[in-house]
Amino acid sequence: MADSSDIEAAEGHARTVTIQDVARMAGVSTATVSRALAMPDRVAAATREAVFSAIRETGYTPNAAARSLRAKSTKMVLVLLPGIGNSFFTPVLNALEEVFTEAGYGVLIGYTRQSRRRETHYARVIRAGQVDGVLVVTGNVPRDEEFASVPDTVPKSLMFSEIPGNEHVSVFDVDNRQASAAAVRYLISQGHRRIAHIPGAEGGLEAQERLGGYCDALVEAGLPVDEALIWRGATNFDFASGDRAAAQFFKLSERPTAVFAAADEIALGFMRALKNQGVGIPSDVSVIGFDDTDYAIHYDPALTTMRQPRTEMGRLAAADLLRRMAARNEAVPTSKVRLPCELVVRESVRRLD
Amino acid sequence: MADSSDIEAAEGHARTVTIQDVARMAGVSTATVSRALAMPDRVAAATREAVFSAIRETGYTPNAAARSLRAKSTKMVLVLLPGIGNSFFTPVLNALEEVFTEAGYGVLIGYTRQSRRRETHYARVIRAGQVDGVLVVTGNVPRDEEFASVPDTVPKSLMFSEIPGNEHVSVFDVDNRQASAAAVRYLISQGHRRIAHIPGAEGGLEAQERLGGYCDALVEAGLPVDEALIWRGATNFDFASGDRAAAQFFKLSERPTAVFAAADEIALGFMRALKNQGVGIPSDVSVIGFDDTDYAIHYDPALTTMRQPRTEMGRLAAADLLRRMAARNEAVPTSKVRLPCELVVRESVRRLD
DNA sequence: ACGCTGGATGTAATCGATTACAACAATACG
DNA sequence: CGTATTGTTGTAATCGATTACATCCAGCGT
Repeated sequence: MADSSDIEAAEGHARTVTIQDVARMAGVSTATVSRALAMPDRVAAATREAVFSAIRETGYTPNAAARSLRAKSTKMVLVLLPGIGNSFFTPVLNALEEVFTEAGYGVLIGYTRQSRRRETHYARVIRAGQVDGVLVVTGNVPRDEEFASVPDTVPKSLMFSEIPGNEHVSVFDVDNRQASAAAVRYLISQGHRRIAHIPGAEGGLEAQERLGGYCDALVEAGLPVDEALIWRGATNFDFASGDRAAAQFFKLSERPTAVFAAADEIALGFMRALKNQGVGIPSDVSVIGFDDTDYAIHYDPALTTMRQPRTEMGRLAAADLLRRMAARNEAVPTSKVRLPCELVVRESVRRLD
Repeated sequence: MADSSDIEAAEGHARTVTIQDVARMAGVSTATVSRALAMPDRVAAATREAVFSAIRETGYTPNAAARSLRAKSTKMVLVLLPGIGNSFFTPVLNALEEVFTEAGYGVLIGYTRQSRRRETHYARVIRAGQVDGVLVVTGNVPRDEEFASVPDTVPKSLMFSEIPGNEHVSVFDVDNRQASAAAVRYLISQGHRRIAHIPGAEGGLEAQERLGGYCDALVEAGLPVDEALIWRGATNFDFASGDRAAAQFFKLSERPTAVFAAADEIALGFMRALKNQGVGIPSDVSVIGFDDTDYAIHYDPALTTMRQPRTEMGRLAAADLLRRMAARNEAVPTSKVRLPCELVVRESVRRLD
């Protein structure tokens, strides 16, 4: 041990140790070293020991690039995120990293930031064979064109969104429309009749679906859909959008008794703005959110919200991608999984009598 | 265009296109194709056009593994994070991704989760030459042993923490002790004399330093350091730790008028627990946090806190690592940068008269 | 004793790019 | 007109692993 490091030091500039070095030291061919590592039961016990001992002595680690080149597999996945500062994705990334690392895959992250250049960049990363699979975790699906330029041989999955009619990608999402309707139905069940909605960013599919669910529930209960109660203008699922919505709230002569926000952060921003003006929550206005991010439970009042099973979705999506990456050429069918949301009742909704 | 895709389709299973294919189609050698890409001005204009046209036609993208193998550089960096659900690191990761991607580097993330196995795993990733540089973004520095097994030829940086006496890594942090003292001094300046502290997780260096700063400020003002006012037991920089601290608060007969929490999330958890019991903030108890995470400003009351310049630190650390990765062999000196924190006064601290 | 079988190992091709060096043509210059 | 120079391109070695195929040898059956 001590000697070997001395030798290394004495030799001057430390070259990284290759399989050749190990083979030489163990007195075998490189093929044997490779086999000792990959299929230990196919080399004689004595040889195996010699090889392992040489590996230990040199601190050899197989070069990833060489391995990838030959094996045509990098053991890496690309996770694409929108990249806004939003904490919604933290548990998702956590779950993904957990499952992928456990399976020996590395996680390359990419924030698209709704920028065309960045999408092109990551499309190139995929085409360069730098990853074995791709997981798109975003509402803003990369434009078809770019997505199409990457070969279908690379397994792709989508989370929290849907690309209509693409059979080559797995999809893991929730029924946003249904879940939103359920949230609004809950408000109605608590006696609310005048219910407002703060949609998410205009372009997003989720935002549209949640708005749709809001309308569904109203119509179903025989309540009017009033455009004055739909406070558009959100640029994102963020605090600022909730803040802007509050401005619209205060302009109203006839105020709603309850508000359904398309995301927790919007709800929090909205609540904060109302409280600042002395409006009590839920005493004066009830608020319900969507997502159940980590802050929902710690706010004051704790936010009643529709939970998306983010961690579970992450785990499932990762497992599915692993399965499809493992099956090299054979066509493994993609999955379309829609998980249930769950209403989490806390303190921000008051029952009207 | 249309024809080429038809041909591909007709040829059956689409093999990924290599430099050989491009060379053949353009009627040149692979060397010329490579040159046309890497140094366009060293090939004749006509040839260059032929090559580019062939590249466009085939949709060729150079294989990353082959390039890495030959060039001994992967254009990737490993970012190690503790991996607790904490949102503190979101803007840091954002800044890192931004700078690295802009420079053509990919970001591989690794959550150490304080697990020995994972640290070993990522040490192997580095030794396998899978990344050109490493950025450790965590208070819990990987154990020396593992860190030492990776060659010093791979540039390494540390953020938010320090490894005493390691000249081979760059360090980007803040003076936790000084900043904490400043925070407590502010409380004193507002008339507080009985000030409690909620430290972070026992093991962490930051937690120790912040506790040290707290003591410094007290001593300096001639105030006693009372162990009953140091509410240990935090397991992390999280809500739950603040919640547990609240239990200790309520057990006290003589309560403090102000509390310095070692992190915003701890402060938020603490405030929430107090408010639940009808204790007003800041009317009954003042609270000051540390970090200035995104939620500090949106909480009610908005949290007065000591801001760490997370985004700036991320940018600087990334830029430094890029610089050192660019200088292949030459020994570029490492940086030791200590950025200033800034007191952000909001609503959670009351002036005592 | 001979050939056969199968286990263990070595030889060398291969993955796809980069690049040192060689080869060659065209031009410039004496 | 011959030679030096410059510019352009091709040939082939190289990066470090994996793996198909060849080889060798021991043990076995007849």
